[in-house]
Amino acid sequence: MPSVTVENYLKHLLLLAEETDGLVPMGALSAALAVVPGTVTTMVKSLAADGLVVHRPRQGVKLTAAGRRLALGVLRKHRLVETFLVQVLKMHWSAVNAEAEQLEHAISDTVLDRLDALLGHPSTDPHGDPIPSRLGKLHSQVYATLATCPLARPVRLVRITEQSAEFLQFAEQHGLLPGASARVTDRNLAAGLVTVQRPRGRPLALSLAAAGRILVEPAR
Amino acid sequence: MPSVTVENYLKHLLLLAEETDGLVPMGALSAALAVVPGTVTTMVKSLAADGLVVHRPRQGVKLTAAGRRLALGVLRKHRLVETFLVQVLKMHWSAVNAEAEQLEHAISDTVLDRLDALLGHPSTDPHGDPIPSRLGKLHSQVYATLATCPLARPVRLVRITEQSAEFLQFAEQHGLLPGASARVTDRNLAAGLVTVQRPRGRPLALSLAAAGRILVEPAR
DNA sequence: CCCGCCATTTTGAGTAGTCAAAATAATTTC
DNA sequence: GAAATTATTTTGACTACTCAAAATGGCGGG
Ligand SMILES: [Mn+2]
Ligand SMILES: [Mn+2]
Ligand SMILES: [Mn+2]
Ligand SMILES: [Mn+2]
Repeated sequence: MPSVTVENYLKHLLLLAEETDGLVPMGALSAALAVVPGTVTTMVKSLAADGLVVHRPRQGVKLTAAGRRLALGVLRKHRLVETFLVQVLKMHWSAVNAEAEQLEHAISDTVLDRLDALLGHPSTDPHGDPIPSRLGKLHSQVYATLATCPLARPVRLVRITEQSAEFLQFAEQHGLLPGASARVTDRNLAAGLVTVQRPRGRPLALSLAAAGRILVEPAR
Repeated sequence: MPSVTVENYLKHLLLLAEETDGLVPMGALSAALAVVPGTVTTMVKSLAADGLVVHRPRQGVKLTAAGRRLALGVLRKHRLVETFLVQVLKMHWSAVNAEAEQLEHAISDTVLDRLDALLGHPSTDPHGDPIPSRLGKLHSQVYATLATCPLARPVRLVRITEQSAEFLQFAEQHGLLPGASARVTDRNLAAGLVTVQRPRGRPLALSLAAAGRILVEPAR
């Protein structure tokens, strides 16, 4: 059975692959795992020896089919646990990522199935992140973000791709939750600033970086 | 924060202390943890250096106050998780020990408190094992067992102190659950056999060892 | 074409936990 | 009161991970 360390390497690799498509640079993985680059090189070589990743020296890493399968399993656990923590235990959505980071390695497949059933087989977690199916299918659509969507048009928030508790608390404070509707009234590339209008709310200023973490679809 | 290994050493030490009172022999710990005796000696010395246990060479180990505090925390997690798995996820009581063995190390105190509240602050787990309080109080009464209780008198089962899935399945099969009532009709020390009568059931033969794992109190 | 910068890899070393097998104590047994 | 048996400890070695710091390689600018 893969160790906690291996599971974390694979899961982060899967997450990074979503935004990096192609090879994930060693530095990115090193940053995501909060480990020095030399450690990543060593570990990646050993993962490659186990057939879980492909390593192109000086270029990057990517998951093999086997590695991806494992990673999807861990991600499924992570997101179902988050959903459970919010829906059943009524925890705040800004706290559950940290908890799930541990629990994802301790939950058996049997427990996971029960949890899944209890929650009614949800397709997304509290942040709008898609939950991989039991068979390892990941429904990850490409969405616009508050940084890229058309101006003035009403949009519905579908997903917040940013785990930090501070950001999530800030977002909730201003009603920026999955399902909420909004409208980008102004976007100033030079200043790196986006202005968002919420129904019955003051205009809200966001950095371009922050806006890029909020995925949206056209409303209605 | 203590590692998973340390938590397991301490928890098992606490459990063994209940039956061994005084010093727990190294061999007992070694058997409980499924680790070679030399490993236990090494680890115990390092636990002793951290002030979590007292080691009397060639005699045994026992928890210090600090070690006991930690162990009680782990045990509380274990038993609350078991209760959750049975009551909320409807798992079988014979399967939950193994699951809790992992989860006890991954659950934070915040999640534990929520779980505790959700379950209505239970005082015992599905096996009748007492759940340590948040402050580390363990309500562990001394009970008679089917191997020691008076003959012919009706008793109520309060606790099954045996984790093995096979035993628990067998017990349930014959209605030997916490809360059930029964009567010991015969006890043959020579043959090491106990005969138990359940209301509306055939007489059931148990080994003395098995009977000793079933704790009872006088009915009514 | 060469220089320097930056990412990556190597090297050397350390921690935590484990086992196998030999050495040592403590208890029984005779 | 030895000798034999059994429990415990020591020793030496190994795996999995990690870091610090030095070496290396690939570019991009000149
Ligand atoms: Mn994790
Ligand atoms: Mn999430
Ligand atoms: Mn455990
Ligand atoms: Mn129990």
